[in-house]
Amino acid sequence: MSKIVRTRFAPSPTGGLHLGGVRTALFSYLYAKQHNGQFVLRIEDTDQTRFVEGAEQYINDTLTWCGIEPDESPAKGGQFAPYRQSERKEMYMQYALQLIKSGNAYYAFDTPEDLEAMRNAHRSETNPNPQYDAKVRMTMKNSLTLSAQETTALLDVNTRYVVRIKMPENELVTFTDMIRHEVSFDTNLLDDKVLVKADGMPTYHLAVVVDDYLMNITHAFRGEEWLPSAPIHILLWKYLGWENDMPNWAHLPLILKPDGNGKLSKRDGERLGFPVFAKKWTDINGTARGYDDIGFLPSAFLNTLVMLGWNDGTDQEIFSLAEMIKKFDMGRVHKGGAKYDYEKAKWYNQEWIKKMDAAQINEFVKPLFATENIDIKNEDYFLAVCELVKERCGLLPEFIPQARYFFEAPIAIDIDSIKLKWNDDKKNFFTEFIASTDKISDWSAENIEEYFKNLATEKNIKVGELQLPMRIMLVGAKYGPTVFQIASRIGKEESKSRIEKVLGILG
RNA sequence: GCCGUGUUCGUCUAAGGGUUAGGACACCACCCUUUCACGGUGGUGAUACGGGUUCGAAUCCCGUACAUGGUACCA
Repeated sequence: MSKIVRTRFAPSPTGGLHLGGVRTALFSYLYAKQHNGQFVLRIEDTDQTRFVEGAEQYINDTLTWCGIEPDESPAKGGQFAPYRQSERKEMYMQYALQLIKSGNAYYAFDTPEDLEAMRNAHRSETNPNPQYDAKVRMTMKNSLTLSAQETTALLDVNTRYVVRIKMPENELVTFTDMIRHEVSFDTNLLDDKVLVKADGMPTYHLAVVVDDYLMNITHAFRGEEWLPSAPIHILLWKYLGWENDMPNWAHLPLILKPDGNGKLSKRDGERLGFPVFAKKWTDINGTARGYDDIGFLPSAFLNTLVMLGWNDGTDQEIFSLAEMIKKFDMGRVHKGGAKYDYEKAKWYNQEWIKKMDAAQINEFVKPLFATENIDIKNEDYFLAVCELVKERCGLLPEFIPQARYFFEAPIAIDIDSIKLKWNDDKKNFFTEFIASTDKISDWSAENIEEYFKNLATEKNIKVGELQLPMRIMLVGAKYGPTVFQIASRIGKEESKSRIEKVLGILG
């Protein structure tokens, strides 16, 4: 009896997919999967003037990177194909006609100049944005003011027209939102929105209703910016006679700029120093960085997004995609917008890096090493190194400095850090240390440490005094895991060689 | 302007009439470590304001302020 849950993500291919868009996709995906339903990707390309080459591919790539693949999409196909609205153009007109026939829509022949004139005539201090509504529609050039013959005549000679919804007067449109509960609007305040544009394309308003119906969508989630136009959609569902099939709505809270106010936008990323796009986006205006290329794990990116406006009621903050599917609850999604916090996002990334084992991180880190031309000797060694340094990495590229010295001797040596306290005793210590390493049969961290400490005691030097020089010799700088672990990893000969080299520099 | 939606530490949030208003990020201090992280302990820090309702309000109601979205032949 209950229908199969079908959600859709319906972006416009106008550029990179922004944080908010991905979150909408994520919530739609989670809801569908939680109910063993289907998640559909539909491309809303009804505005041909805003079409951007490559944007659709980018959307696919983003969902793939995030691991939230649609069950049906333009690329994948499906039983409700096509999934690109431009390819569904012919399907919309019949519904527009149906609306005209039932008296809920009409032809309008007004030119842009006519509209401008109307707005100028009505514009005032208290009405800065005059609408095409019940108050003025009878003064305009449309099938309501023209006779049937006149209308037909205009249509016959291919006069440019649009189809507008005839907004009823004195009605209260009420609907239930999964997040906001009951919401209502007074139709007297709504205008006669265009349903079909002069180029024959439907506007979002018509297309979203027709497609959600035709594609059996049961739950429609979108950003809060759509809330004010929801009554138009509700009315359309009713006028088209599909009221019983109307999806459940949820208008998601907005993701806001971390500083000032307002919706997060592309510009903000550049200004505030963090990406707003999931993946790197390049167009004629240049390249905008994405979470993928600054070194985020998809799991961390998703985790960041899901916590923006939702929580499971406990203190848990780290959720895998599988856990999100299990625990997500639209009823617990916040009503208010959330300011985006990049610092917190980085924290999620670090948590995920720590959580994942080396074998899992491997696939993300390895390409980075390839780009740096760092020769990964062998897989096991590489994995062991990743495991050793991962807790020091908040962003994937940090693996490069944190792990590089395990593969090649450091070029830059921070001599200044040890120079001041350098003396003959230390020099003798290290000289003897490298000369006697044969006494350490098994070159393990424990054995090296034991021998190193014994030798220090023998020489009457504090072990601590020697660890920093040792670190500088092996790493070149003041960071990394325990020196003995590093020495053990890079091997006896390499350790000796690095110590020797710095001894030479110190003289 | 009008309409919609919102408002708990700087930020993300918990608390659905009774809690010393909890957690996390960030920040500060200390501990661990003679590196850098991780980890641990502690600290600073919030119910926008004003009225109600109630024995009792962050929580319910009204008003104000502020924020945010919409007000296109864009989505």
